[in-house]
Amino acid sequence: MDQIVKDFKVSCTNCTLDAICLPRGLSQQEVENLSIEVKNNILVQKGEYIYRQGDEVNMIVAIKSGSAKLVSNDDQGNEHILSVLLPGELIGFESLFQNKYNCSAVALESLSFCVLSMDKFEALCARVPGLARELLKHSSEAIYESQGQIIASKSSAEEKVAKFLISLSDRLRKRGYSSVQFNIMLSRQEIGDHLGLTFETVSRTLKQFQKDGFLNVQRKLIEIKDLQGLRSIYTV
Amino acid sequence: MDQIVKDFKVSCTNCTLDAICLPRGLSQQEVENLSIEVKNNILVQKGEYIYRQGDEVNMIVAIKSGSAKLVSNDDQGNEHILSVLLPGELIGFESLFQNKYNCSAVALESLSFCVLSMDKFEALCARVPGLARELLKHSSEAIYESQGQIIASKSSAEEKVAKFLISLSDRLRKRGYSSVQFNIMLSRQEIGDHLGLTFETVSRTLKQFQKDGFLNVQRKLIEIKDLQGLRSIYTV
DNA sequence: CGTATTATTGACTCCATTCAAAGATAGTGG
DNA sequence: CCACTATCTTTGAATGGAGTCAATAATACG
Repeated sequence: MDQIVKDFKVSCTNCTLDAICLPRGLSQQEVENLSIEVKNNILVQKGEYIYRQGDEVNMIVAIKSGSAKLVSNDDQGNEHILSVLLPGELIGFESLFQNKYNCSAVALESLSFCVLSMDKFEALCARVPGLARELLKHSSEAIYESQGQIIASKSSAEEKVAKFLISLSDRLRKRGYSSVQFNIMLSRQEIGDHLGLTFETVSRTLKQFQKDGFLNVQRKLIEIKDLQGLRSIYTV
Repeated sequence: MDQIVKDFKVSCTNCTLDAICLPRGLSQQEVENLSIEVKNNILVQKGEYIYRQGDEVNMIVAIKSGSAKLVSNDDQGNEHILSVLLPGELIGFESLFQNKYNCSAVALESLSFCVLSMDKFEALCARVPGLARELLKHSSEAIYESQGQIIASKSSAEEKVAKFLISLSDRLRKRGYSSVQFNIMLSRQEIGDHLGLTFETVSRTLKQFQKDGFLNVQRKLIEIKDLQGLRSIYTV
């Protein structure tokens, strides 16, 4: 039994996130070649860093399980949460144009991740012709997400919180989790740091949504009772 | 004489933007191979589109001269100006992960641009090994810029306007233009659409900066009189 | 020159922040 | 197991900064 577990190597070729993560869009042969270079299933605990702002850029990371936050700390002591990361999402290429990471990736709970080392990148591109194209697509998707956040930053507190919850709900559904009941792994303060609101405003807005019958909120546990209603907050 | 002008083909190999644009980081041989596939110096007038939101994604564009805006129009009729584009800047990869452009690129003045067609991309990557790497870096830089905007969106009107002016000033300097006197090719409304402010607030803030002795403002003409002072608005 | 667009300026309003205090929860050690 | 503490969350009241509405001024353009 132990032997069987031991022999079962976690790898990109048998990963259930293949439709979301880096293998997406690659041929089976390409995934196999990629898989050889990817280091899988590295474990960290809540609060631990995957990489730190200022570290040398040496890898692209894929979240395998659990969730993380991508944060930038400014010199005034504010924490800006640039994104909340779910399984299958890639990070690291926000920093590829320079040699130091410009933000930190921090586990929000027990988490495992996979690593593609950058020093093998150029060589690997030769063996996996689609790799560069797919990485560009992932990078492009990250730009698109950022642009969505810029646009969202111009809306009201209610719209921000509603969009945040629905975006989370959608992304959880895509990964096979419940889209109507989930734990937000962020504190009110962190939600505020993500949306550009104070934690008091986040608390009040969630309370209001509960009063309106859109949600049940019990601290970190969110139950979406009226997805349509919630969506209507930011739709015309 | 006409013959000489005619023979002088605009190309990446003799472009003065080689330290900023796509050739950056490529070997001379690579630039030559790239240059064959790049269509140079396409002209458009103020207000004309380089590409439109919804168009099929078929090219990556480099601004050659003049300036442009990257805009996303939402269903409520608001125009979100995602970025102001200067010579040497690349656009198009914000949309690479899908087949339709998710925003429009519009000339703010008479403008010329160069095009790398996407259908030649994969083949070109073989002949220009560094191309994928450099495109990823440019894409990464776009993510970084977006993240900067997300962080800036949480600051006050004064900080937003000051950051915007200094960022513009810095980027103009890098391209050999004056960093202390320049024309903003955007109306007050457009500056507001970019920064998430109303045009009245933009007007008032510029006025205030003039009172404080940081700027001289004559409609679109900006003269920065105290760069340090202006910078101190958002520095501790 | 006249008209349309863009920019300025003022007065008022409102939403989110700030300040403050109390309540709930998780974690620790006796 | 309970008490104790630190942390997180809720809630209230007051403040302030940017938005809104409105009127005027300046500029561009045909």
